Amino acid sequence: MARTCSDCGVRDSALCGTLSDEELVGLAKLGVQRRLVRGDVLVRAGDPPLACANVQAGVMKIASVTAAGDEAIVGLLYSGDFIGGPFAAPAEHDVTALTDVELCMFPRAAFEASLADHQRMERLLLERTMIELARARRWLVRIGRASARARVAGFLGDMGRRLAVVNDCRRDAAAVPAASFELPLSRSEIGDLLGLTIETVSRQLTLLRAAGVIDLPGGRMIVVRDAAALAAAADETV
Amino acid sequence: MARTCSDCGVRDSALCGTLSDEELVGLAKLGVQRRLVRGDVLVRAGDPPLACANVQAGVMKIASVTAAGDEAIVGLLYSGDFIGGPFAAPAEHDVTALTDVELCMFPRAAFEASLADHQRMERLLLERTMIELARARRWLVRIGRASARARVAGFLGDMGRRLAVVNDCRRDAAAVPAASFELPLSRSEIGDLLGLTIETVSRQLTLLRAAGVIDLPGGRMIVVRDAAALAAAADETV
DNA sequence: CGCTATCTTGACTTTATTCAAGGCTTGTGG
DNA sequence: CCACAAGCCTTGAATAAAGTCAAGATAGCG
Repeated sequence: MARTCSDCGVRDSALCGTLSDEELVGLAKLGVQRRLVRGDVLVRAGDPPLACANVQAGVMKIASVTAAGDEAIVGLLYSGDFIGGPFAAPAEHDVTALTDVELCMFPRAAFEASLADHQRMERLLLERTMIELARARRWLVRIGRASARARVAGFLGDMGRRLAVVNDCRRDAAAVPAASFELPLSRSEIGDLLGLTIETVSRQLTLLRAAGVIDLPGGRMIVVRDAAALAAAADETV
Repeated sequence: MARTCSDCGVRDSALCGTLSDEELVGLAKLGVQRRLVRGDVLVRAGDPPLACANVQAGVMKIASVTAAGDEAIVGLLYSGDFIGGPFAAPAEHDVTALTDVELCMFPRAAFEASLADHQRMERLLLERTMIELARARRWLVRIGRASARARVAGFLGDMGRRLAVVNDCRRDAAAVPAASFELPLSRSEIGDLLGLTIETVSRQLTLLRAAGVIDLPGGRMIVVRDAAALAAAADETV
């Protein structure tokens, strides 16, 4: 049922869903496999654009350094997500592995030729980009208006949902967040993502634990004890 | 030199740049002209997706209502920008006219057929979506990490740049912001856009005036007296 | 001319940051 | 195996920033 592209790991519902078998084979030939370990930088701001790459496993961060010298994370990439694209101008952000990552990289020339040949692939890329835009806008609302507690709670909810379906390409679709998971980010990185300091992140996690909403068994593990309360906390204004 | 699509107003460098004359004619036939006045709502969150529309003149806001009941503006649309697209799920945001607006609307069926026929049009839409994504991410950095003063200063700079080239489709390209312009947003809307209260926006504008950076001759007019200082203020952390 | 909207300003409160110290892990070398 | 160091995380107290509440000022508009 769910076909998987054996060479590049792209799953049926992600990229392959709207491509025929022969197109799949063509795409697979284009892809070059690559592995990263946590901390590896795939793209650095200002780099000439890489054509396109697909995250098959792991989590990456999209970040830039602000004028003040600290890092602002503007997005996360999970398995199935794309980096770059046909027209990307020189990169505006660093793209760095948060966990060990597996990638399928498409060289520019071959990728562009493939887009020209297979209109459905371009259509798919457009769809993905629009999804990414929608995510960025949802994030914007959270960052712009929510309290520290709501940001942290919302982040935990999102991460739980994403990690629960990390091997399922229909992302954003899981109804119930994973009961427990390990954060791929340090407190400092969570702060950079949420626009908060490391101390505030830590305090809010402690408060959520005190309220019985989550448990922090140690390390970067998160146990969601009360998903409804977590969701409610994410919607609070104050 | 710069061709303009007479029926829908789309300019050479915006949409028409990569389309042939015959494609242009086809696109023009698809478009239906429409006018809005300030406050008109084109799309309401939850609406079935409209196929696609192109803003020809004026400014619109993309906004949603938060759980707390106040409005969060996640983006602005200037002339040349697109609303909707081939796969848009039911709308997540309201799209409302901030000024009087002229639109070129493409009905779904015809628009999709046109995309299928003209691959370059789809390419262009992808490009636009990626630009929009980049804008959203830049915004994210500003909202997430910047002080109230930096947000307001950055907003004024952006708006000046956009309004300076409002009739030039190569947006984001102007080197020098307009020396003076009229804000298409109320203080309250600026607050919703920047994630600040109306009082804080007002205070920061007053402070920028006191510092000789801008002038506020009345109404919603903004005069930029010291563009360099404005840009510097936008980069401040504190 | 007065009404209503919007905008500005002031005093006070809440929130998150900053600065500072201490605790918990993890990994390394004795 | 233990001691120690380094990094990451937590907690507390003081500070700064933006929000809230409240009162006036200004500007449009009938």
